[in-house]
Amino acid sequence: MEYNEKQVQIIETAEQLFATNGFEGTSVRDIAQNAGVNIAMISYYFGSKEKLMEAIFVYRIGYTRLKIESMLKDTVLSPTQKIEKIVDSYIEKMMGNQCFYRLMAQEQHVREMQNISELVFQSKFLNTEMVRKIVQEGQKNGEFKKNIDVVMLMATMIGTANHFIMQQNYYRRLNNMLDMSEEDFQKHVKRKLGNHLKNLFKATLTHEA
Amino acid sequence: MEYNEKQVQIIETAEQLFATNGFEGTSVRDIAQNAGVNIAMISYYFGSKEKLMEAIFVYRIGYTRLKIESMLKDTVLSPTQKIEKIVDSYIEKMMGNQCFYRLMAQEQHVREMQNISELVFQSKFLNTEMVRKIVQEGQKNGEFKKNIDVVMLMATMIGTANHFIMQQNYYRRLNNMLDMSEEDFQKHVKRKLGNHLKNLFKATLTHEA
Amino acid sequence: MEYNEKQVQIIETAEQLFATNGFEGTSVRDIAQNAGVNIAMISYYFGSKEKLMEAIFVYRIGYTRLKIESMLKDTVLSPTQKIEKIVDSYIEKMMGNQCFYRLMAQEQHVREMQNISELVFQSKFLNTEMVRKIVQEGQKNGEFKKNIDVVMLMATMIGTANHFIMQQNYYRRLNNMLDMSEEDFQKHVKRKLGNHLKNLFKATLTHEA
Amino acid sequence: MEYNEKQVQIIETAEQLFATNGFEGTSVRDIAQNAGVNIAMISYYFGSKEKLMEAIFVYRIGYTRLKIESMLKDTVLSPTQKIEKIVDSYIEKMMGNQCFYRLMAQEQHVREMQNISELVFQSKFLNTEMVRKIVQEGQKNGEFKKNIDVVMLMATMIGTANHFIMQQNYYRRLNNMLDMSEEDFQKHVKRKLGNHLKNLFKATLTHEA
DNA sequence: GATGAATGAGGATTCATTCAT
DNA sequence: AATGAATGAATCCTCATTCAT
Repeated sequence: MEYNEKQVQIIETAEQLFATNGFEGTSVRDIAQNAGVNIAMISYYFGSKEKLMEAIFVYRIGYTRLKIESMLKDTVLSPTQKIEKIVDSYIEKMMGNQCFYRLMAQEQHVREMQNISELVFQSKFLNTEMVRKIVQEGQKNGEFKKNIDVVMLMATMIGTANHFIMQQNYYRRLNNMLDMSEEDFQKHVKRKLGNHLKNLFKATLTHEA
Repeated sequence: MEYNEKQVQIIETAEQLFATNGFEGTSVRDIAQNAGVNIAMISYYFGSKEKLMEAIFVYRIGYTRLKIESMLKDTVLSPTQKIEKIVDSYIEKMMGNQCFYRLMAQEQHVREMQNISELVFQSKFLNTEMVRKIVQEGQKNGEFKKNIDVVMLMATMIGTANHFIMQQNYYRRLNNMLDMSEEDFQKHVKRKLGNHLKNLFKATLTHEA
Repeated sequence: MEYNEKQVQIIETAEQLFATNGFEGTSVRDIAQNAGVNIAMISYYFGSKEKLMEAIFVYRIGYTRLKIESMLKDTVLSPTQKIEKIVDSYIEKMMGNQCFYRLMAQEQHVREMQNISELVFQSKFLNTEMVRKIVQEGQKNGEFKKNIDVVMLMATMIGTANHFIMQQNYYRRLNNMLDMSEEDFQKHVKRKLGNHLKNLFKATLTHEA
Repeated sequence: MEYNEKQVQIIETAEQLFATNGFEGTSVRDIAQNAGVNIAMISYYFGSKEKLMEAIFVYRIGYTRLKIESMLKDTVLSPTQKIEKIVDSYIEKMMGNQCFYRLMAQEQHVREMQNISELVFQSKFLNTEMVRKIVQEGQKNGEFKKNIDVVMLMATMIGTANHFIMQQNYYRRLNNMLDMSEEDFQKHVKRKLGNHLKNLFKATLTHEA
């Protein structure tokens, strides 16, 4: 679970290439070359290409949970504010790890990697439960309406954000933003996505259908 | 654009295998074997594995547009009803072509296939414009509020639905539905997804934030 | 069980190389190169290096049994003559297939290949039983003494012959035959081995210990 | 020629693995792991995998000669008894070093190792000469007949014993001894082999053909 | 004296494609 | 029109060995 400098180098290179070209579309040669290491080193450090994939997930999922959890304890925020924070947090995390989220979206490998599959399931489950508590809190104090399907809500947050990221090039082209700097575009997307999801959630959480 | 029986057989087999194992994770041998045709026939009919992928997209995208367009002309429906119909229509189509939608979600190949890329872009653009018109119609007659971001709305519909489909196994497990028959589960998903998206859209389209 | 020209070419090349350098000591590259075929053709025809090894055994063992069996039916020969014929026959066969017999002597692979293991076992069993019948015949008519251990007798015939073949270079050197032509040496060995085994068997079969 | 504790450990582990899986079928990793030493230690101590193989031969052949030689000087024994002692001695030695004898049977390596080749040649030569002297002694005192081919006699002893050892599993199966304990089976083999060879030799040494 | 890290070379196999038929 | 035979290129991985420490 602790990786040395070279291992991290390999992991991050692989993450990017897997995200771009797919797992099978990326050869260990590519990874080694891009990471500036010997080909044999990948097997040496990770055992196999598959194990390397697993290592990416361990590396990325390992330390993400705590951040959100700490927020729940912050009693100063209202449920609505908490939801907004979660949205921002998710978008922030996803934008900062686009490659990894692209990887997660290639669900075939998650499905095939038993170890990872469980890790992801647990992670999803915990996140959902966390949001469920916030929603219940909001329902108690009257901020939120009854009959809220948390699982679907999560699917909307994650699905919308993922989909948007996946088709960002389409979006750039559609809005004549092809020449915008990557940095500016990222900011734009964060604001756009954030506002949309917050509005969406506020509307659906507070208003009776 | 017109494929003979064997070509269709190959296309549909490839679609399923590509969806399940990825493009590079599927060999032409696999496809040939599953389709019950000679290996050389794939190159013979489609030129190459890549061209076969393109053929899948041509085959699937080709005749989907008309259906939705015909709906817009139906003036009996209110904007809200039209939106609901679009949601149902999208879900129905996606559920009936899960393999293909899984393929679309592996955006790397769409990105790499110039021909397809354009096809998909056009398709998305037209769909978005269609929804935009409905929204404007609803804004005119007061059913919908102002300040509606149609692009984000589309991202939410497509993203939520896709994401839900992608993680249906996770959903089954989470809700103790692992033993439910595929048919029942599909019905359940359609209703669940449909209701969620309709409520979501209604809330966000009609209520001021 | 029927191999085409190229397959036979590969099989015989592999047989020789395996015999000379061992199974693991021989690369498919070597085989392909020596057989004058493409490297991929070996996997293409035989599936794998291991399967090729099996093919060698199937190829060689397949049609050897009949020859000896036909001899048993020949009632003109006395048991002693039959034994002598078997000795000659074995030596002849072994000398003509030294590579294969060298392969058989590398018992690790026979042990590891289930299919072959059984084939070899059956072959050995049948040969032993055949000799057993001849011995019993000889015991009945008084030519041979009682208390003959056929299994050990077989071990002596096979073991002596094999061992002699294996160390033929040692023998050449010991007897100043390094310059003798291969052909002459083969003849010499056949006579030498034949006489030795026949004398050995005659002595042990006819004289009480 | 003198090996420290760790070297002996490596040698004996390698001997066993080489015997079981062949030289090329055994990796230095396997040896290091089984011997419980660092991988680099093998190159460090022996220079290379090949040199390690040589070391095994040096280690085993080095101190075997003396034992038999001392026997020749014992004038109390008759030639027949001496031959019998040699048979027992050989079987005993071989049974106690089955791995090594298996190695010797893989003659390709002996052939390839110049140093070892010579060592083995000398060893064989000396043993043969020793037996020749005993035979001559027996011929002088009338115990043995004339016209005895000592080289072939040696081939029979070594070949029969080796072959029997090599196919002990076949023998176990043939005689329903698959469940017999290793210890019991070893005893059985020693007696069986010993009696057979002694009878064989007695018959062939004493009776005119 | 001993070893963990690292690597170039080579291992077997699979791949998509071609071509003669 | 359709295909069995064949192949060059590329796949992942393991190998024995080296070297700095």
